[in-house]
Amino acid sequence: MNVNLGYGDPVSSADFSDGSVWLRPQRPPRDRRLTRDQIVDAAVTVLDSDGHRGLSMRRIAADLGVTAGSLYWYVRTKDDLLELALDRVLGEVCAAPDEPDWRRALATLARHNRAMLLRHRWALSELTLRPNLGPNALALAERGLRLLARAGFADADLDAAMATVNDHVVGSAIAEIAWRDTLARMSEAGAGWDERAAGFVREITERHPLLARRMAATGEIDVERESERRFEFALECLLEGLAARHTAGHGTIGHDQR
Amino acid sequence: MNVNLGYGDPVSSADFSDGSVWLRPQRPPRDRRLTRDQIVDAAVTVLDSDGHRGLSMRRIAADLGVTAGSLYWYVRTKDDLLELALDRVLGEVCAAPDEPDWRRALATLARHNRAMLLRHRWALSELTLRPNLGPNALALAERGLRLLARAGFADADLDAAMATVNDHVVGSAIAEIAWRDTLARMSEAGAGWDERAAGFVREITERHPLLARRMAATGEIDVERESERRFEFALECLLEGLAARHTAGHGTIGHDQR
DNA sequence: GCACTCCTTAAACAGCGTTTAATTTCTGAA
DNA sequence: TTCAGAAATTAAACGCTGTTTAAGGAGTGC
Repeated sequence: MNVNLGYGDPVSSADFSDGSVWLRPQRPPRDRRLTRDQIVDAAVTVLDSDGHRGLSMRRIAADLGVTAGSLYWYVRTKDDLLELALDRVLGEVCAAPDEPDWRRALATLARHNRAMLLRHRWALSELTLRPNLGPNALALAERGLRLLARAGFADADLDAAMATVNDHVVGSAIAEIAWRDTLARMSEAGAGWDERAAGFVREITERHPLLARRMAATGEIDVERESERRFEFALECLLEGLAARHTAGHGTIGHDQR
Repeated sequence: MNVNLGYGDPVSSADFSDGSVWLRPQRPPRDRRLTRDQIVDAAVTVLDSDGHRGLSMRRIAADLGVTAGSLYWYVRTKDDLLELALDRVLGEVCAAPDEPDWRRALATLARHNRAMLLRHRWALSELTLRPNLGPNALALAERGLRLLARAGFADADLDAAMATVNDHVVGSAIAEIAWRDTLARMSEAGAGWDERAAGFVREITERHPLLARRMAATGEIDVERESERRFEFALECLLEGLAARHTAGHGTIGHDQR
C-alpha cells in the first residue's frame, strides 16, 4: 500500500532491526516544521541543564512548540533520541587537533574526550547503557586506530591500545563526577547534618580511621586540580606501558602479562 | 504528635537531608512481614535477571506477595532502594582475600571488583548516577587505603593510587559490557541485517577502513579472553607506574607529570 | 477489653513513553 | 484552479510508572 520504498510505515517497521537508530534509514524530508537535528538539539539542551530526570518527550516537544506525539514522526523511540544525542556530543571530541607524535596525539584525544564527558554529565550514564554506533563514534574510533597504526602498532594491538586509554578516560570521569556530586550533596545537607548523620559520621571515624583522615582533609583539596592530576598520572602510566610494548615487539599487548 | 523520636513520620521527614539513604536512620523494628534486607534481595534478583528496565516497585512488591505502597514503609524512594542494592553487591567484593604484597593485593581487589561488575551489569549504570556512601563501599575504600598506607605510600597519595586502579576497573568493565552488547545486538538483527543496514555497512568499509578490518576479524576473537587480557595489561601498566612513584619518593603522584 | 502504635492495603494522582485516528498542511498533477 | 493524496501535526487515549493518601487490620501493653 505504501509506494515509498525508502522506509516502512512507522508501525510495521517497528518489528525489525531494533538494534540501533543508525541501522535504520531516516525519513526523506519534505516540508517540515521540525528536523531531527532540532529535536536532538533540544534534547541535548534539556539534558545539559536538567539531566536525565528532566528529559521527557513532552518537555522536548513543548520546548519546540509542538505536541509530544509529533516527535515520533522523526524518531522511533526515546532511546533512539538518546542514542542520537550521545553521538551529537561525541562530535565535540572530533575537534581535538592532530599531532605528529602518537603519544601526544593519544593524550590530546583523551583530554578532549574527558572534557566532553565532564561538560555533559549525562553522557556517561548513556555510555553505560547502550552500545554506540553513531557516525561520530565510528569516526573517532577510526581516527584512533589510524593514529596507532601509523605509529607502528601491530594490527592485533590497535583496539587494545585504544581501549586502554579510553577506559581510563571513562573511568576517571565517572569517579570525578561522583566525587563532585558527593561533596555537593554533603554541603547541601548543611545545617541538619550533624544531628541526623551523627551516627554515620561516628561510625566512619571509629571504624574507618584512614578514610576519616582523608575526609577531614577534604576542605584543603581543590577537586578539579586533583582530579586532573590523577587523570594525567594514570594517562602517563598507560602511555608508558603502551610505548614499552610498542618498542618491544608486535602483537604482544597483554600476552606476556600475568 | 509523634512521640517516636528515632525518625520523623514518613511525610514530614521527606524535606530534610535527602542526601543518601545512609544518612537517614532506619526505622526501629517490631513485628514485620517484611525486612529491608528482603526488599533489597528481591530488587537485586530482579535487576540481575531483567535489568534496570524490569525493576518497578510493583514488581518487587508482587514478588514478595505484598502491595507496592507497603515498600514505602521500609524505603523512602526507589532511589534509596537502588542505593541499597548497589551497596549490597559491593559487599561481594569484600570476599577478595588479603595478600602481603601490595601490588598483588591491589590486583586481586581489582579483579574481584571487575568480576562483580560483570556479574551485575546494572551496577555500573548505578555507579554513574549516584555517589555511594554505603557501608560496604566505605569498608572497601578503607581497606584499599590501609593496604597502600602499609606499603609506605604517602598520605597525600593514598586516594590517588586507589582511584587510579578503581577507575580502570570501572572503565574497562563498561567497555567490555558495551562490546558484548553490541555483538549480541548484531547477531540478534540476524537475517534482515544485510538489506536494511546495507548503507551503514558500506559507509563503514568505505570511510573507515581500519575499523572495517578490525570488525571483520570479530569472528575470530574470544571477547572474554581478549577483554581479560586488556584488563590485565592496563592493570600492570598502572601498578608499574604506582610502584615507580612509590619508590621515587613521597607525595609525588601526578606532580611531576605534564 | 481498651488504647495505641505498627504495618498493610486499596485507591487515587500526576506523570511517563507510546499509539491511534482524525485533521490540518502542503505538493504535484489535471 | 482545483483537487486527490501524501506528509506532518494534533488531541486523546492506553497502560505503565513512582508516590501519596486515608482507611483498616494486627499486634502489644495496660
